[in-house]
Amino acid sequence: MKRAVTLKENYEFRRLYQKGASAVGGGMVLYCRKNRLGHNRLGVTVSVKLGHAVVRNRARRRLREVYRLNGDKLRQGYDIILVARTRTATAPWKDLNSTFLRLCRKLDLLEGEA
RNA sequence: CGAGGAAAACAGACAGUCGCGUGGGCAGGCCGAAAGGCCGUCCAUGAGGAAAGUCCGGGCUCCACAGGGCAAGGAUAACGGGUAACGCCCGCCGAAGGCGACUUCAGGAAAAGUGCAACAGAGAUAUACCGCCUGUGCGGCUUGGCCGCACAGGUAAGGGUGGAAAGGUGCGGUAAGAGCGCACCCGACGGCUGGGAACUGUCCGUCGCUGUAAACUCUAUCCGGAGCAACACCGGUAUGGGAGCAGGAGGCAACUCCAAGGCUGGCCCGGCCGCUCCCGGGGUGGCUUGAGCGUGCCGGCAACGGUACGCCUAGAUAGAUGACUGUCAAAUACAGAACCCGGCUUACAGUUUUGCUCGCGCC
Repeated sequence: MKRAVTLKENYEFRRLYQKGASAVGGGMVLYCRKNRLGHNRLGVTVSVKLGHAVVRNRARRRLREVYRLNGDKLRQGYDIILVARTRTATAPWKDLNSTFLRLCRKLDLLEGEA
């Protein structure tokens, strides 16, 4: 993955919330849906309910990082949305990483696994 | 050494591996006719003391306006200075607190007018309830006087109420009393002294006035409105978002279930396109060199000013600083620029420095 291709428009987010598959795990929620673009797109949602700007920034950066480090393991051609929860900013990094992989496996997003 | 109070600085550092924004470089790669774009790589740089709250003061932009005045509304309130300006800062005065260093302050006017002051209390700019005193009348008695009652008058010393009773204490004075007189004290005003001024005082004179303006009000000074989503340009381009476009079945109905414009397609996803209504966008500039920062010297008690030299220090646009490992005793606080400055307010773990006050000990 070179530069991260991101979802920006509000309608794209709403389409995923309504029609995409989802999985919930400690510290995050993952939505995904095929997009037929041949590559993946990432959207990150951090609600103001999580806290002030510093907390929100930290949650968003950690979710982007976990996607960046594991992006090459994923099947291509999906839109993915990560939604932050309160624990996203405070949970240990290893827990966050394993949670992301577990959610991807649940939604059959990992490359090379059936 | 202990306790206290003031001012200032910092806001994890270093190393390594991945990763991001911005700017610049490259006989580099790909695309393109070109302008250029994308990628790679290297270098530089990349959040705060409050970036926060959006409470004041400005710059900048547009709108209104000939100039000026009046009214309304709002803000401020000792004095002197600083500043682009301020409701900010410094100095100083006054008041309150502290042994002290020092801290705190909604600090103009109640001789313009209106209002309010509950309850208590006899009376709240004004009063005679009790008491005290004088006189007259009547009565009594232990009869040169005393006591009781009634009436007329004097009295704010005493009692009681209250936040406050109209200066306080003492002496004189008086029928009893009263600033009525005197001494000291307190307060207000005027003079004089000192000070640049607010103000001040072992001085002089006059006076003794209820509180409340965070009640209306009056006085003095200041204030046109909206904000970078401002505004300017690119061009009349590119073309976005939302809802509807289909009905059928069950049921009296509310409602429930299935299905839901056209094309591609076996189906899902995805893509493209048409009609009606509604809502509106895109790109670039503004955007960081500025009442700038650092150091030295000069002036000033200080805020600050002057001068010389040096420095360039984020400009994103769904929004860049993150992850992991190691070392340091620990670093886990409050918290993220969004046009830019000067302040105020609020939040805050921990560390360091400077000078100061009080107490104890030693020389």
